[in-house]
Amino acid sequence: MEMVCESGTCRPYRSAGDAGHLPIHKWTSADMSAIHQSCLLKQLDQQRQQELFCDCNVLVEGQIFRAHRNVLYGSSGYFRMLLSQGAKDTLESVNASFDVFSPEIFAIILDFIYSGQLELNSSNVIEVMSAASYLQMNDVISYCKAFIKSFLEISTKEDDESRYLCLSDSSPLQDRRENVIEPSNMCDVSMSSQTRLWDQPEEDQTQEDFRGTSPQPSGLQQNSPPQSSLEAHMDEEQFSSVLPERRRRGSRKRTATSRLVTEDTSLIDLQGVVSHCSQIADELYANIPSIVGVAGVFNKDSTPSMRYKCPFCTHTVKRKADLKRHLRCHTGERPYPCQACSKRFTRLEHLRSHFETIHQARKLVCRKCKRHVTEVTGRVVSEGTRKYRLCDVCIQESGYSELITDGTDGNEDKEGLLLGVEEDMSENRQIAWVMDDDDLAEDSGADLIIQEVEDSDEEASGKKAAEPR
DNA sequence: CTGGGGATGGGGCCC
DNA sequence: GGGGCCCCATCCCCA
Repeated sequence: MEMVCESGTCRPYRSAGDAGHLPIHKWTSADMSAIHQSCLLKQLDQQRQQELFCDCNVLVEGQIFRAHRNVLYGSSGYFRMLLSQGAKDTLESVNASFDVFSPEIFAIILDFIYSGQLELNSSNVIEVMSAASYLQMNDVISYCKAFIKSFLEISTKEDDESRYLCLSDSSPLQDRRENVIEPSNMCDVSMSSQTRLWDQPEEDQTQEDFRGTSPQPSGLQQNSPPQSSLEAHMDEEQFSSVLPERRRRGSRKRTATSRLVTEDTSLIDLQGVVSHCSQIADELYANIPSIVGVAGVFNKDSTPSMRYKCPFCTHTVKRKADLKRHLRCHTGERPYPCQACSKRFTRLEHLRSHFETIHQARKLVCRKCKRHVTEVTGRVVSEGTRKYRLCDVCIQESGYSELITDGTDGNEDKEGLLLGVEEDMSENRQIAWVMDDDDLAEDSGADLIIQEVEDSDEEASGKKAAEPR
């Protein structure tokens, strides 16, 4: 008995139990399941294109899309809710209309629903994700996140470390760059590739980003049977919570990683990638859609309040600039590195606060006894790049005198710190963390060199000086 | 183990 | 729109 897929896309085979014939291929249940589901999906897609048995009309900004309610029901939480309400009447067509995304975006999503392929690029990914968020399609959201993340430098040390280790230990960077999703690439979100992404141990998910999983050829993957979209997707909250948390945990390994970076001769190439990533980030920010109109939010004059909705979460803000700022907590972008310790921050003010607290000992409080000190009664003590104040009493009690950073006996330590000073010295500018106590006392005396980099490399080319207020 | 405090991150909003 | 301030929540270290 010969079994042939009706869609014509699958290889014919013979059943093992067919008398007189030997099986030409050892078929596993996974193969069978994959083939069956693929054929079914193709059949449904063909029916959609021929408008056969379509029982759902979706109106998007005047354009009508015909689809099958069962398919929509199984793919979107929004449609699940919508269709559940009218579930009793199964004979009549269901209509839905949307104004919050464009027909082009919905077409991409509908194509994904019927094919498992998501046509993402850097200019539509935010809108696709917003629409997916609206339609409650977590698998699409997760894929968009991964797509975005693959273009953005995530300044977690674990990520950095693993990436640089990867770069140095095996394949040349160039080879890896070929795996980076190009903006115009069509991305296959067939369930097999999703399975690969999500089935990896958590350690590997962030390290690999999305590079190893895309683009995949469409169609079947024999070793990873497709799942339904609902089975395959990773919970959105789960996904978004993993990365920032890991970023925080990883931040304590910064010093070791900085060494790795400077020793890695492929950094120059990497900066090319990073620069490209930054351009993409800018492009993403530029394409932030004004998907707004949060229900129940009104101005004082009862007019609806227009707010910008984050495509990653449910948060809304009044201003686009605030959304851009908020997006950094999702993208992991940290454009403000501290010169003294390489720790990175999402905001300049956070960097400044960190710098003043950690490296300038601005607080006039004795770290040991917590008493208020003055420039006279307290001295700045330095431990590595970290500075804090101790009152004279605590200094004498604790024997910290050798760590004092003033001109009398802190020279040795200061020389050590000076090793970290970069070429700015030639321009008569000093990085603040080598300034002595007297300079610290004169608030604005120290030039804080704030390095705004395009992305996570520790040796950014462009430098920007800013005066601390 | 727990509570306190410092460091950090994020939101709202003003300039 | 960017910068900055204020406030609050959370994390983490340490006693």
